[in-house]
This record gives sequence, C-alpha cells and structure tokens, in this order.
Amino acid sequence: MPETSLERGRATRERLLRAAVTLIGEAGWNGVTTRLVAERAGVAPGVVHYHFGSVTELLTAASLGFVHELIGQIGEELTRLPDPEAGLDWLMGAVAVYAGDDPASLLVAETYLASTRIPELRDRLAELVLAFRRTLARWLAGHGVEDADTVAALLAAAIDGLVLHHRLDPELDVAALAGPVRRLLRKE
Amino acid sequence: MPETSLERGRATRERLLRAAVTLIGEAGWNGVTTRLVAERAGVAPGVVHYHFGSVTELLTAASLGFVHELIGQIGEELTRLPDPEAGLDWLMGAVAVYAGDDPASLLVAETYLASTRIPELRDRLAELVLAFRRTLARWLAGHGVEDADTVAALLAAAIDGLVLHHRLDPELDVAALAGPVRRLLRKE
DNA sequence: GACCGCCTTGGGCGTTTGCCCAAATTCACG
DNA sequence: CGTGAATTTGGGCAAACGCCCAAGGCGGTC
Repeated sequence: MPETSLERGRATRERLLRAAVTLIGEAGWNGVTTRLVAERAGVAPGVVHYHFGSVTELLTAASLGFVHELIGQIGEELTRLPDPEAGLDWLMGAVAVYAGDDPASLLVAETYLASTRIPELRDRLAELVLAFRRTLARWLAGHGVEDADTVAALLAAAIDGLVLHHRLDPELDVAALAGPVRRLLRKE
Repeated sequence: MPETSLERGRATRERLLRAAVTLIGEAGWNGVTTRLVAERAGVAPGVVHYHFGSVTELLTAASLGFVHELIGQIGEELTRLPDPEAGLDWLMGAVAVYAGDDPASLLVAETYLASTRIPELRDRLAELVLAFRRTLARWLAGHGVEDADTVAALLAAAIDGLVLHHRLDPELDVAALAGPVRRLLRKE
C-alpha cells in the first residue's frame, strides 16, 4: 500500500511516543535512553533526534499525552455514574487495578518527579492536574457535597498517594478504603 | 586534637550520607553521581567506593536513614498532642511547610520511585511505611476512631500525595484541607 | 624511628550517554 | 525515468558514568 513520506513520518513519531510511554514505566524517566526507545519502537537510533529535539522533549510529549488522556477518561467515567458514592467506589476500584505491576501508575509518578526539574513539563502538568481537580470539584458540587474544592484537592492527592503506597505494599486493600473516603462527602 | 583513623573514617562516611540526602532532593535519585556526591562532601571521588560498595548502596542507606528519622519524629510529635483534631492540624501544617522548594519532600518521593527498581530498598522502605501506618492507626484507635487501620492507610497515602501536589501547585492551601480530613475521624 | 592498619588521593579503565551527520532509501510528481 | 523533498540509516564524537587501584598520608603501637 502506497504511503506518503509525511504519513510514514507521523506513524514513526507515534510509535516513538508509545514506546516512550511504556519505557518510562518500565525503566524510569532517567532510564529511557535514545537507543532503548529506538529499539523498542523498531527504528534506528538517529530517528529519535530527527523527530524530537532531545530525549527530554520526547519524554515530555509522551508523558503529558498519556496523563491528558488518562484524566480525560476518568472525568468522562465519573460524569456517567449516577451518584458520588458509586463514583468513589469506581474510583477506588480503578486505583486498586492501576497498581500492582502496572506501568501506567508508575508513569504518572515518574512524571510528577521529573516535573520538578523540567520547567515546561512542570507548567503543563500543573495545568492538567488543576483541570482534573476542577472536574472533580464540579462533580462533587453537583451532588451537593460541601467544600467541593477542598475535598476534590484532597481526593486527587489521596489517589496519587494510594498508587504509590499500593505499589510498595501490594497487600494494601485499596478498594476497602472506599468506606472512610465516603465520610468526606458528608455534610457538617 | 588527635583523632584515630576509624573516627575519621566514620565522620567521612557520615558526611557522604548527608551529602547524598541533600543531593537526592536536588538532582534526583539518578542524578546523584560518584563525583557529585564526593565533591559535595568535600572528599576525593575514590572515597565513595571505599565506604560503600556502590552508589546505589550509598543512596539506599542515606534515603532509608532519612525516612526512618522523619517518620520517627512525626510519630513522636503525634503522641505528644492531646487530641486527634489537633494532631491532624499539626500534620497538615507540617505537610504545608514540607513542600515549596524543600528537598526533604522530594527525597521521600524519589525514594518511593527508586524502590520499585531496587528490591532491597523496596523491602526496607515497605517496612518503614508499614510501621508508620501502624503508629498512625494506634494513635487513631487510641482516640476512639473507627476503622483506625483503613483511615490510617488513607491518611498516610494522602500525606504523600499532598506533598506531590503541593510541589506542583504551590498555591494549594494544604492547611485548609484539615477541615475535610477531620470528617474521616467521625463515627458512622 | 620503624612499623602497621586505616583512610585518602587522583588518575585510569571500559562502557554508555546525548546528539550529530553524510549517505542511503523511499515515494509522489513532472 | 529522473528529480526533489522527506525520512531513515548506522557509525562517530566528546562527555560523563561507575568502579578500580597503585601510591601516598596519617596516627597509634612497639
């Protein structure tokens, strides 16, 4: 099947981004090297610096794209659920699944860490997290939860913290934490 | 003042550990190199591999020592406070201070991340975190909180998550989150 | 003062890194 | 069947890496 050069280039760029996403989770942000990501994507090492100005640039684009998609899916799922209690159950269940030996949760954590030393990544990740907190707050407020903003901030932080802790202690029953979390929704 | 060789050696070892602690926060786990930590400690590069088998070994010892001391201090402070409400206020206040451009909070996060790829670090860090959760649970249970274990797990995770989020969004008012957190203590 | 054990020095080894680049490849188009 | 623009190749470069090691202090013991 014929294919223009631009189409091939775009496809290669996508393959590099996908390879970077999985490798950030597997090897860590600083463990992703030019040659490693090229091999995983099935291309020559030189391709990386043809499509991206630097390895950091590739990792930044890949991680931000993944996080953007992830919180978009979560927000979408939440609005679909009838009440906040069901939403919390689903949320904690999702966190429970997202731990273990899953690379996605590691990618998020790696991106957090890397963002403290890469200004542009920091700014753009902060935007995404803020948007997620707003989505969460709107969802909570829509169901009559008081202090929706602060509860949303706490909930968002707890989710990220649980991912870290669950990885450290796989026996931690995350889904069982939905009970105490529900208390956050109660009125004064 | 006279000083035996062993005493000098011990002091150098301590200097290396302290230098490693600050550098993990500043440059990240993978950013700490043999020469960097040696320069910060004011010794020749060769000293590092005289006192420690590898750079990873140095970083492991340094980070575990710091975390051990940190959660020890927190536990001690909590038992000193009269009621859980005051404890939570102090806890959230401490988190608020520990963010910003403080390297200590970053060290903890870096250690979490690194532990996923260094088995021995993982095991020993898991022990420390578990012990901290137990301390927290005992403290909560002692004040009549229901589901002390799950609440402690949630609280411990939220603390770590908040440190990450606060770093990303310095305007986040962590201390103000103490309100919603209090709801966790209420009985069913 | 000679000896000994511990610590320290600073250079050197092989490896890996990010990034570069001339040459080769591919495909739409005249 | 060229021509040209985009993409891909694979080797090469300087720099930095972890780790090693022979040589040189340094203080306590005979």
